[in-house]
Amino acid sequence: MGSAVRVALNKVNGLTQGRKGMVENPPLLSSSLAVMPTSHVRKSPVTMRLERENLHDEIYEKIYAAILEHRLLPGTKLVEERLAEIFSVSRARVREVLARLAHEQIVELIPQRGAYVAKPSIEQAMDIFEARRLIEPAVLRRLIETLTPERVARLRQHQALEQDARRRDDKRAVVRLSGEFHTLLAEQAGNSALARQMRELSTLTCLIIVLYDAPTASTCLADDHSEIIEAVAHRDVEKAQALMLEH
Amino acid sequence: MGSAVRVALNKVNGLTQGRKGMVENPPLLSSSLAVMPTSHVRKSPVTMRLERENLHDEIYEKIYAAILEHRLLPGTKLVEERLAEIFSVSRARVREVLARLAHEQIVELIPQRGAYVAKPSIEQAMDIFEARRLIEPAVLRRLIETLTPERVARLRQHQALEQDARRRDDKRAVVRLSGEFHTLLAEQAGNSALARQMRELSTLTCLIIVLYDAPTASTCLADDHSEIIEAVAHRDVEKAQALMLEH
DNA sequence: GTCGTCTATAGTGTTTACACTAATGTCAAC
DNA sequence: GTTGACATTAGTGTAAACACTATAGACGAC
Repeated sequence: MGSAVRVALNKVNGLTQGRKGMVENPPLLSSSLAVMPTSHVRKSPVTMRLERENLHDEIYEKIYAAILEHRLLPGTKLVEERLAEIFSVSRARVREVLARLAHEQIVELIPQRGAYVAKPSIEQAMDIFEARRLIEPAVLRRLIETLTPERVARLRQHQALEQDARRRDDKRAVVRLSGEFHTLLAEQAGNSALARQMRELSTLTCLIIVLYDAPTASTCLADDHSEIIEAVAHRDVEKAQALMLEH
Repeated sequence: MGSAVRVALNKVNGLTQGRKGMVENPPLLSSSLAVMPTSHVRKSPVTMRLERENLHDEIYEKIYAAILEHRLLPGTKLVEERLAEIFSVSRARVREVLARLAHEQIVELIPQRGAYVAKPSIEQAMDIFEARRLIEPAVLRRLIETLTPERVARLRQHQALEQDARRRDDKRAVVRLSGEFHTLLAEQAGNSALARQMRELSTLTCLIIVLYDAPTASTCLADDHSEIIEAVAHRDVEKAQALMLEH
């Protein structure tokens, strides 16, 4: 189990192995963590601070992406010590990140038992979809009302990434990017409160997909997103909302 | 500033003074924190665990209520050491609670600077109200669809508390209860995802009220809530939604 | 052979101490 | 009298150590 976590996370760093006993330093991580023994390249305090700040986010993003891409499946136990070792940080840091993920309901934190990747119940799943049906049309309406060429470009850019991943048949990237598309829509709509909520909802949707939709392996179709973008670009609120609701 | 925090929080415990140097033990807290020197009343491990669990929540609830009741105003600095001292717990505990509040956007966590009660910008305020206008009617619809006598009773019970506070002219309780009413509506509607979001939104609304509405001191009118409850009880979706939107 | 109990180990929860940053107040120079 | 630099102090961030809990494996009884 622990090694499963390690393997899943290491893949992010481009590493292939993950034996427990080995003292490995994932290159991406160690480079940003190195203490610089007698640093010739002196860094300004501001740079240091930013690095430190980014460190939390980096750990968070890695685990977040791993869950979104279904490399860490619902129910997987996330052992603090393991993660601390993998990222070469103290457990306290890991705990903070796990608390954040728990608050976003991506992981479940069971007292005295540890952190597990969340397994939303069917009831929760229904609630989440209902909330999405409510919020997403409103997001689209607002997005079209406040549309700018830059925003359309941003959406198309993301769509390009997604289609590229699809061409490469990189299913994991497709799942993640597909989920992020919905988050991006909300962000571009310019309402921070709704964007926050959509982010959480679309993340949870990724978990739900792997839990209850695994056999059909039905991620959103590429065309769906493209069509929605086009409808938005043509300021066709009705069509965009209709497309989204089918989705 | 620090003593302001102390005073604000102590009022919760029914204490009136709050000088810095004094070593005070808020009775409510100390009783639940006491280590039981040579306890005759031996407690089961389960009881112990529940107490420990509740401790986090207790600190959280105290600070949360203090902010909702406007005893801690937006911008107030929340010093970890002070809070740790007040609640007789370690800073680590306080940090966890602050992190949780920060994630709910009730406090702002500035790196190397500390935690401050959040000051939502006008843009954020607009976003929050827009999100509420979107979600609350849906909540009402769902609530009416799944209405049970118990739920109506639960709403009326809360309304009684609110009107009681109003009679006592306890403005702080009114503000809090008034906000909680909207959270309760969402909870009773039975969609956990929407309830979560409404909780966050109505909490932030409390902050916004004190920031931008302070002069008019306009909390929701008691009648508004009563009328909404009645409309809900009569399963009148249109009327309930209309009342809520005015609100 | 199976079930229950005991023990060892892995893992979590918490505290304490230390390092580092930011803010405040003081003093001197202009 | 005002402004700027310096020292002091308050406060945050981090790590390491310790105490407690749960889990899994071994052993013995039935």
